[in-house]
Amino acid sequence: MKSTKEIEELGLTKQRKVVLSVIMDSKEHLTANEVFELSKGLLPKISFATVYNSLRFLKEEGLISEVNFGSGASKFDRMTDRHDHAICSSCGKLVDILLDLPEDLMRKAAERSKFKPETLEFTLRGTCPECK
Amino acid sequence: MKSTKEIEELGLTKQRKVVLSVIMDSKEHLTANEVFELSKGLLPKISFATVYNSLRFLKEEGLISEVNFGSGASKFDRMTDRHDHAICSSCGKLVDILLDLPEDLMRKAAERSKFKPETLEFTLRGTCPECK
DNA sequence: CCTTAGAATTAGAATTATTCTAAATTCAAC
DNA sequence: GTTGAATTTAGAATAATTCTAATTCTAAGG
Repeated sequence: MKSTKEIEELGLTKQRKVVLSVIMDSKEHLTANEVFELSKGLLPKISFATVYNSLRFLKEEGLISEVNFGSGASKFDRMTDRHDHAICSSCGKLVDILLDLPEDLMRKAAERSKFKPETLEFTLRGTCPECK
Repeated sequence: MKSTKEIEELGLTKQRKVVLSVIMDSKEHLTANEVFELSKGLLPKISFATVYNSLRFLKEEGLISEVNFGSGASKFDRMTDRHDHAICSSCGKLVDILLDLPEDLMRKAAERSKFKPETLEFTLRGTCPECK
């Protein structure tokens, strides 16, 4: 996670600040389209392409993250520390959870894939309380 | 995983059998479009919509799985036992790996999300050998 | 066998998601 | 202030996915 100081040093444009604040202020994971709609509330002249550009930029800078679990549009999420997801196989609801990363699991994953590891995340598939 | 007998009992149509065989025979994860192109080789008159319908059907029956890691089209994979993925944050390459599911992790995930758990999968993000 | 109803397939249109383009604007550095 | 690079804009283009309506297949009942 970047510090406030580091974020300031990026010299974000007005548009990128708006996109970032929309995501930071949201409790939900937002689709690009939802980010666009909410951003327009703050900056009516912002264009769709700028939202996409901003999302890509912010993602590359590590300020937000993109998740997609098959079916439908990507969703964007404020970047917090490492965290995991649960997704409802019935209604598609997506929630954040935090699990401890067991000792060694990342090392094993790196070993088996031959990848240089960055992060390891868990995805639980199941049925959410409303769908149960 | 379904047994051969269970699969036969589904009475798959010719088209669905072709789609399934394309995925089963592929070493790679395929996009819907790739499945369509390969299926046409076996059944030239098959339509795009049928491929999508078949993919949805086969997924619901648990014969194949869909993965998507943000950016681009979903990919379809033969359903094996529970397994995990590593994805290259540089080139997007996706590989299957198998990690042991630590004792308790699924129970904890269910506890924290309040979901009725079905599966828990890991995703390693890192840099693949070619990009290193 | 026939008929028939439901499911599946087809071709293509429609919709949704994402990226690209070219012109205008902004912004920082000289 | 001028210049050049980066960004934004509006809208077009492309890609991904779903829908529609007409046709075909299939399995069950007579």
